[in-house]
Parts: sequence; C-alpha cells; structure tokens
Amino acid sequence: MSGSTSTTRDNILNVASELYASKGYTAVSMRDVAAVVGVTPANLYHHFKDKECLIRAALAQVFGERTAPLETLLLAQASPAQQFDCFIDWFVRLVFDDTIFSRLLTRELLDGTPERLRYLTQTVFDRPISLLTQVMRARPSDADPVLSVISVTSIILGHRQLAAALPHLREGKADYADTQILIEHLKALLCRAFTGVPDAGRV
Amino acid sequence: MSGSTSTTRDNILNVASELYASKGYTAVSMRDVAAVVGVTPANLYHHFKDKECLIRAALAQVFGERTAPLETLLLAQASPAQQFDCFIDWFVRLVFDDTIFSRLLTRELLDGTPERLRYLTQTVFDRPISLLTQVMRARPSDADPVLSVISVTSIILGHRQLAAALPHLREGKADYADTQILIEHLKALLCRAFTGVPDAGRV
DNA sequence: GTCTATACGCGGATAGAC
DNA sequence: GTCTATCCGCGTATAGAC
Repeated sequence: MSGSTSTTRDNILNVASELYASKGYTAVSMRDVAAVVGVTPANLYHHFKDKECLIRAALAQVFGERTAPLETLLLAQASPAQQFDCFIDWFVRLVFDDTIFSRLLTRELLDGTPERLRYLTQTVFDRPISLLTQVMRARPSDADPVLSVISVTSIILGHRQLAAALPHLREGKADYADTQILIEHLKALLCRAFTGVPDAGRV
Repeated sequence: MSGSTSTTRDNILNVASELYASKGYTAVSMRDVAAVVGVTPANLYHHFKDKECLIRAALAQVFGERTAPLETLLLAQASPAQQFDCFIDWFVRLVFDDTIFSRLLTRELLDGTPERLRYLTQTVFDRPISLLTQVMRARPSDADPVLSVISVTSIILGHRQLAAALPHLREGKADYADTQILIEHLKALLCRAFTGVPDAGRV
C-alpha cells in the first residue's frame, strides 16, 4: 500500500490464493506454496508468522480487491432498477469468471471461523446488501426487502455451486454453462418475482 | 441391508460422515475416525481398504439414505403445483435441518472428482430435477424449464450457504434463521417468478 | 475382527548462517 | 531476505499376533 512492498510477498499471496481456492487450506502445505513461488519454506515464515496468518492475508487480498469496484459501479447508476440489474451482471460475472474468488468464498462460508465470517460478511456482503435493500423497498413486492436481497445473492451463489453438477445431469443442455444466458434468465426471473410483471421498468 | 451387517462398520460410517461433514476430508485423519468410534486405526483398514474408500462409502450412505423418501413423496401429490410446493418444503428442510447432508453436498460440489460428481448428481439431483421439469412445463412461464428447476434448487442451496454469514450482517434480523419463514418466503417468491401471479393455483 | 507395533514420508515450525 | 539444516509430531498404510 505504501509503494515499497516486496514483490516476493505479493507472489506468495497470489500463489497461496490460487492453491487454497483450488484445493482447500488443509490440503495445501506451506511447502507447496513455497515450491510454486520458488522460495524455501523458511522464507514463507519470514513474510508470514504462520499458516493461519498467510490464509488471512490471502483472503483479505482477494475479497478486498474483487469487491472494491462495486461501490462506484452502483453509485453510477441512474435508477434503483438499473442498480439492481447492474448488481446481477456484476455479481454473476464475478462469481462465475473469478474461480479464485468464488471458491474461497464458498470455503469461508463452509469452514470459516466466526471471526473470519465476520470479516467476510463485512467485506463482501454488507455494502451490496445494504444498497440493494434500498432498491427493494422501492419495489411493489410485499416480501421482506432484506430477505429478498439475500434471495438474489443466494440464487447466484447457488447457480455457481450447482454448475459443477450440471455436466453430469441427464436433462442437461450445453448452454447452461453460458454466463450470458444465465444472466438473462435470472434478470427475467427476478424481475417477475419482485414485480409480478415481466420486463417492468426495463429498456 | 441384508440384516447381517456388522455394527462396527455402521458405526464407522456414521462417525466418518459426521466428521467429514464438519471438518472436511483432508482435515479428518483415519486416526480421528478410529478414536471416536473407539477402535484402532488398523481396524478401519480391515473394513475399508483406504481413506478414499471410506469417504465414498460414507457419501453413498448419506446421499442414498436422505434422498430415498422423495420419490414416494412426490408421486403421492395430486397435482404438479402440489409437487412443486412439496419439493420446496422437503428440500429446504433437508438442507437446513440435516447439516451432515448439506455440508457433504457442498464439499462434493466444491471438491468432488468428476467421478464422484457424477455419482452425486445421479443420486441427489437427477430424479428431482427430472420430475420437477415436468411440473415447470405445465406453468405459464416462458423460461427454460430445466433452467428454472436449477434456479429453484440453487436458491435453496444458496440460502443455506449464506446462512453462515447472516448472523454477522448489519441489516440482519433474527428470524432469518427460521426455516418456516424461509419456506413461505420462497414459495411466494417462486410462485410469482413462475406464474406472474402470487398464490396462483394454491389453497 | 480386533489388536500391537511399526515403517516412512509429510506437515508446521524454528535456529542460525549468509 | 533468503538460505540450509533440523526438530518433532501427525498422517496413511501394513505386518503379523491373538
């Protein structure tokens, strides 16, 4: 942040994020990380006190970096309806295109300690949910606004989670893997769910 | 199933399911399982060739056991609309009340090998999705029926996943943890999403 | 079926030289 | 900042007695 950060430290964080995301924390040893970075295990312990410390730093980097753009993106939208669509676009893409982010997110929701879950919630979920709740309040839906926003987030996360099973589904078609098709499907579905009218207030 | 199964084997499977669900496969050693069961590690290797073999057996037991009732349950419903409601009820309860099932499910979707994902899909998802797809085809929605069923499943799984973060949410209320409230919320939301009319065709 | 004993490599972590 | 060398407990898995 101050401009004089060691490159090795960043390399470690990037490698660690990727390995943790793909194999899980316990399955990835400090030796593994060191080997991929191209340094010795002892060197890792120079940069990070212990494994837990490395994990936290990797999570902070990934979650902080990836969610930073949203605030600006949402505030640039003219209307609540556009903010809503904008969020769906952004979150679907983030969660489907950035496997490091989405896999670390799932791992934290599954195995994170209460303390780490608190950090995760504040970094990833608090702002978006707070902003979108305002959007929901302006809708004709009589459902609980916060619960509705949670549903929107849930359906996107759920689709990402289920994507792993879709290729093995008997009924499945190939284009379920297409992010753009999913986005359109979700926008239409959620619009109906929260207004009762397809394409209400849309271009 | 044949009545002459060793009790120790079943104990091992039950203990393994629980430990794997709560901590993950790599974090649970054969020693751990043996210790909780109350036998020696060597004894585990008498019943299960290796760790992978124990994992598979535990998964097969949990997924097979928990999903068995659905077939009968759905076929006992009079109308497609009732099948739909029935599924939501059943799946939300399964996923929220049976943490062993839901956590193992998440772990498999996240880290399962293609082979294990194929097994999981056929055990847990294929039948329900196939049956519910028929229900969706009868609805006035113009959305892809299979994609819609995936959305229904996704929103439930997603809510389960997010539940871990809700207690740390600033906007959160206490009753988001109430399964019954969630069920009603989802039924209303999904009914609107797929018919455009709240409570259409409902009692 | 269940035990004791053990092989052997991997894991986190540290000391101290350069 | 990075290395070599090392400690020590844990992990999977096996051999062979009871």
